[in-house]
Amino acid sequence: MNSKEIAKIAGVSRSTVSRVINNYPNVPPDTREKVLKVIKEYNYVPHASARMLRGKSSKTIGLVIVDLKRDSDIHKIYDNVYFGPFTTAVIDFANQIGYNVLVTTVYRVKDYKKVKEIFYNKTISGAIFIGVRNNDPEIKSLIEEGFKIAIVDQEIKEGDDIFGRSIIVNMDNINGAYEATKYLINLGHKEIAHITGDLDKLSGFARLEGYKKALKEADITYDAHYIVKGNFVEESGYNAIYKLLRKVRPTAIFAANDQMAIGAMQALQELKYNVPDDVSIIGFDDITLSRYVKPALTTMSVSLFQMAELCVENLVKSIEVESEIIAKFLVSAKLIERESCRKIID
Amino acid sequence: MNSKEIAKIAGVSRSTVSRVINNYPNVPPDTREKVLKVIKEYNYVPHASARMLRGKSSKTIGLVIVDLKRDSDIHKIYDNVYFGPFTTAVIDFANQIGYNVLVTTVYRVKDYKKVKEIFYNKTISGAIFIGVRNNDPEIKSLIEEGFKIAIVDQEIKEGDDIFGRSIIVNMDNINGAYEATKYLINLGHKEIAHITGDLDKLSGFARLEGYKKALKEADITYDAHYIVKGNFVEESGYNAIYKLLRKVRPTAIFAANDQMAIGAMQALQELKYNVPDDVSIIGFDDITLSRYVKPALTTMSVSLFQMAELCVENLVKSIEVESEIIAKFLVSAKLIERESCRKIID
DNA sequence: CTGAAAGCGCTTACAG
DNA sequence: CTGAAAGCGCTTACAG
Repeated sequence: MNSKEIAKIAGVSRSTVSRVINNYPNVPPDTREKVLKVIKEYNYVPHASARMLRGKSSKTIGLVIVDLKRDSDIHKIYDNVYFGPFTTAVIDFANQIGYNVLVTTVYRVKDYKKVKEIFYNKTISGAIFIGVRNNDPEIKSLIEEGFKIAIVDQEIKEGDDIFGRSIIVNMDNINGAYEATKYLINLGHKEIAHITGDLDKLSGFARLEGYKKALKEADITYDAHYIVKGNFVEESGYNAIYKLLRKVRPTAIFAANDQMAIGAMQALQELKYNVPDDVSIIGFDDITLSRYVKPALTTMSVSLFQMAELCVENLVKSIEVESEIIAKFLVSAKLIERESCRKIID
Repeated sequence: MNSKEIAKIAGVSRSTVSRVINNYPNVPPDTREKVLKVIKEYNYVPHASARMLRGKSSKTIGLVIVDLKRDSDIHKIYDNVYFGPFTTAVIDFANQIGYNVLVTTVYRVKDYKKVKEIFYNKTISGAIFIGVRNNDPEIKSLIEEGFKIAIVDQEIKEGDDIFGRSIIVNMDNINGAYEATKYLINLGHKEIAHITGDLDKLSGFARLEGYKKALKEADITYDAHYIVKGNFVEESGYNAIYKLLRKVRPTAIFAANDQMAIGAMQALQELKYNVPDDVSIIGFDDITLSRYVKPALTTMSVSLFQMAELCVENLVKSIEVESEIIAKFLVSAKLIERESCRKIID
C-alpha cells in the first residue's frame, strides 16, 4: 500500500494525498475527509524512508551510552543502576513528543564509529550522550560537524569553545558535594575522607571540588591522605576502604556516588566497623538500591527524570528550529537523610 | 557528500561506487581500492533511507517494553529492575551483529499504535516484545500481518495457532517454580504460601502451576487460603503479607518474583516476624537487589542475558533468511541459596 | 484548489 | 568489467 494506490482509491492525485498527510491548508474539508477515510481503512502509513529522502526529519534521536572503563568485563553496563532509569526516562519523553529513540552503547573508543555512522547516514537527527569523559574529542568532532547533541555531565565553558555550541545538562555537582560534606561537618565530623569518581569526568572532579570547598569554609585543612581515587563503580568503593584505612582513620566518608558508598559499606562491615556508629558515610545520586541497604544510605538525590526531560526537550527543539540552541542546565541535588550518618560527640 | 560526488572524484560511475559498497565480486581490486580510498577520505556513508527505499533492510529492530498495569503512575517503569538489564543486553547483542535498536514503551493499549506505525512505515524490520500478557490480541494481529516478532514470556502452544509462527523465549517457569517450592519442602516446610504474579501473564500462571506440582508430589494438600494474588511489583508483595496473615500462618513463602519477595520481607519485618527464623521466603529472577537486602534473598536465577541473546539472534536470523523461523526456547532457572530460608525442625 | 513532473540518493537489471 | 537508466515512495515547486 502506497500513496499512489491510496490516491487511486480516493479518486485524487498523489499530490493531494500528500497534502492531506502533511496538513496543507489548501485542501477542502470534504476532499480531506475522503482521503483520510481511505488512509484509515487501509492502515496506510507513509514510508518513513521515502519521506526522509525528501528532506523530512527522521523523528529519531540517538541515546549514546558511553562506558569506556571496561577492560575485560563487557557486561558491566548490564546492571548499571544509573543508565537504566535514564534510558527509560529519555524514551518516555521522546515518545511523548513523537520521537523514536535509537539506543547505542560505546564500550571502546572505536565504537564511536557506530555512532558516527548513524549520524552520517541520517538515521538520527540528533543524540544525547551519557557517561562521557569531560572534553571527549570524539564528541567534539561530532559537534564541530554541526550535529545536534545534548551531553550529560560535561563542563560548561565560557567563550567560543566547541562544547559551548551543544546542549549540556549537569547535576549541580559542586553544590551537591559541598552540601554533603557540610552535612558531615555539621554533624561534628572533622576527619572526613572522600572517595572520588573518575577524575576525567565532570561529576568526578566537580564533586571533589565541592568537598574541598566545604572543608575550606569550615577551616579544616585539606589532607590528601583522606582522598582515595575510585571510578564510580561499587568495587572501587570497596577497594577504597582498604587503601584508606592503611593511612588514616576517618570518622566520616563522602563517596562520590552511591555505588561506591555501598561498596565501601561492605568493606567496612567486613572489617567490623559499624556504620554509622564507627564511621558515617554519605553518597551521591540516590539510586534505588540506597533505600534497601542496611543501614539505608544517606545521600544527595538528583532527579534523573528531570535531566532526561531537559535533554530531550532541548535537543528536539534544536532539531526542529534549525537555529542553533545553546542551553546549559544545572539540576540541583537534595539531601536525603537516612541511617548511614550520625552525630559525633567527643 | 553522496555517491555521485564520490563517483566523480574517484573517476567512476555511481554504479561502480555502489558495487564497491555492496561488495559485488565483479569489481577489479584496484578499482575497488581507488573507490574505497575516496570513501574513507570523505567519510562517506550511504544515506540509509535511500538504501532502504531500494529495498535494503533497515538493520533496525524494535524493542517494545510493555507495562500495562499502571493506572495513574506513569513512571513505574522508570526503576524497573527487569527491563533495564534486558534492554542493555538486547542493545549489546544487536549492535554486535550490526543492528540498531529502537526502544519503545507501551503503557496503554493505545500506545500499540506507535508500534504499528514503526512497523508500517518500515522503520524497523522486526521487534522483540517484553512484558506482554499471554495471548495479547495486539501482538497477535501484528504476527498475522507477517511481521517478524520475538516474544518473551508467551505460552507455547501446539498446532497452527498464530503465536506458533513467532519466536518465543521463556524462562522455564514451571520447573523453576517447582524447584523453588520443592526446596522449601525439603527444608521441612509444609505450610507454604505463594504470592502470585499477574495471572494473565505466562510467568504468573506457570509459576503457580509449578508450585502446585511440587505440593502435589509431596502429598501436601493444595489450599487456596495460602495463595495471594500479586502483580509482580514490590508493593503487591508487601500487601500480600497483610492479606495472607489474616487467614493463615505459613512457615514459608514462595513469591513469584524477587520484587514481591522483597516487598513481603518488608511487611514481615514491620510485623516483627523474623526472616528466616519465623518465616522462610524464596523469590524468582535473581535481580541485583536480592544480593543486597538483609537477609539476602534466596531465589531462582535466570539469565536475562541469555534470553536477550536468543531473542536477538533468532529475530535477526528470521529477518535475514526471509523464510519463516519458528523457534521456541526455554531458559532454565537455577537455585541461588542465600539467607532467607531455613530448615525447619519440629 | 489540484495534477503532472522533478528529484531526494541510492541499487540493480540491462546492455555493451 | 562498467556505465546509463529506471525506479523505490514520497514531497513540493510549478502551472493552471
